[in-house]
Amino acid sequence: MLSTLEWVMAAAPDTDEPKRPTRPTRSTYRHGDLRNALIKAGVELAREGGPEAVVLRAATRHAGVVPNAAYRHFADRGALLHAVSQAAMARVARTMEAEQAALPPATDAKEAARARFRAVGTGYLRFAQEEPGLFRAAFHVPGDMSHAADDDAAGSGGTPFELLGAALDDLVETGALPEDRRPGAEFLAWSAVHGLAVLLIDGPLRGLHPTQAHDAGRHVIDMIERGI
Amino acid sequence: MLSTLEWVMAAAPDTDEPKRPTRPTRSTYRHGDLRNALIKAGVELAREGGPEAVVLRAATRHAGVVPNAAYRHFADRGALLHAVSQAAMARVARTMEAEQAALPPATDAKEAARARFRAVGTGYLRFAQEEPGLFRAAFHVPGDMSHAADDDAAGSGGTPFELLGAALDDLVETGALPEDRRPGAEFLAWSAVHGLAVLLIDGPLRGLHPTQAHDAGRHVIDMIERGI
DNA sequence: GGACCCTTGTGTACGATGTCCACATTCGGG
DNA sequence: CCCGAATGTGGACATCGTACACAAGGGTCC
Repeated sequence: MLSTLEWVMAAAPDTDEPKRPTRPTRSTYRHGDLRNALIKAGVELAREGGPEAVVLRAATRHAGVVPNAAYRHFADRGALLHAVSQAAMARVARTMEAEQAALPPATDAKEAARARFRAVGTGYLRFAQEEPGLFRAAFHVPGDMSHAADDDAAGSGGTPFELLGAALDDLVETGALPEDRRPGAEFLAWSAVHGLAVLLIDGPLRGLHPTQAHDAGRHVIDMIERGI
Repeated sequence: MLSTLEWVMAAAPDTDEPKRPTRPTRSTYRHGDLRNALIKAGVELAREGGPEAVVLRAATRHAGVVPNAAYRHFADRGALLHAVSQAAMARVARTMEAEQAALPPATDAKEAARARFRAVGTGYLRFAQEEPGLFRAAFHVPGDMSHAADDDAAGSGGTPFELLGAALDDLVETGALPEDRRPGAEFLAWSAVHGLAVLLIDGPLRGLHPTQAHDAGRHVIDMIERGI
């Protein structure tokens, strides 16, 4: 009906109408990189509002596209949310790596391994507090499990799980952790740290002062080192 | 328009129409106990499908009532979900108490306190596995926090938190736990157990065989006892 | 015992959302 | 250059939460 040019003009009227939800500004009929744009929008939605806030129509609105366009790239809302999850998970991993990278150089190898191990937990907890919405989205699991457990989200270096495993291996190699305690240790550590994260985000420890939260993290990691 | 009797008859037509969503059977205009009926329906919905499955209209349908009737008893869907949460939390507490009650009589007081402490965690984990939907609903927190942290859900004896605290106090009294380790210990224990529960319900440990899950629970509780 | 009013349930309606279907536009290869 | 596959649009539908006005019933005070 409308030529491309006319269509673009119609989509950007100069009359100051009261309704201008988002910028439907796009010069080409094809978007070019809609899939990533939708994920990006989804991540932004998840950042402020958690997984339930990643609404298909809102994401397409942000991308300046009609709702159905999303279905060319995602089977359904769940698939989009899953992609957002993976992106969030990657950010968790990156935060953990950053925490390790910021560590002061250590003299003792055993002490260094220990510090790297603690940084894994600290980074995890820091991300949970700084980006609670993304954190919840990262570990969100759909009710029908249609997108569950089929793939992992890799950061620059690896998944959070792999980072934790590597840190534990380091502990064993430097003798900071007896070998017979190694099997299954990631689940012990993960349980404790993740549990605290949930407590801090929306459990009874919600709204704790950041300093106190950091202390709580220290205590939990102390417990892990002692009890692992 | 219709007398009460006529209305009741109209609500239960003998023509076998294809659409009969649920039984709108009710003999009185007033329901009598709608609030509790809605909570009950909500709990049932949450049991199979978690918090997001507790849908206002579905609950009213179960209760044989028009959707808006719910608003005479709950401010909004969030309020209903909150009530369901409290009910679910109470069930958690009852499961924990049942686990403690099923404990074999112990000879040593210190050993008894330890067993009671472990039962707290075991009951918690058992509930999470047997009723994952309700468990998720119990710890669900609304995005806008409008119903957050204002009241506690009491079971027959107390909230899960109180039960945990009591168990820890017992440990101190019997000398199984040094007094200086007591402050904040509930958060350490809660973190670890809750984290494992989440792992088991919808984390990477999802779908673990119940036996293995029980073992994992044992290991986490071991870690807590060692590291607390 | 009857008039009043507060509580509780009904009817109707609106906007938002996820998703289905048919159609339009564009791009990349033969 | 033309045609099919990929991508975006338009329109429609069921479902959901919720607001507003109205009806029915129960309790209370005269």
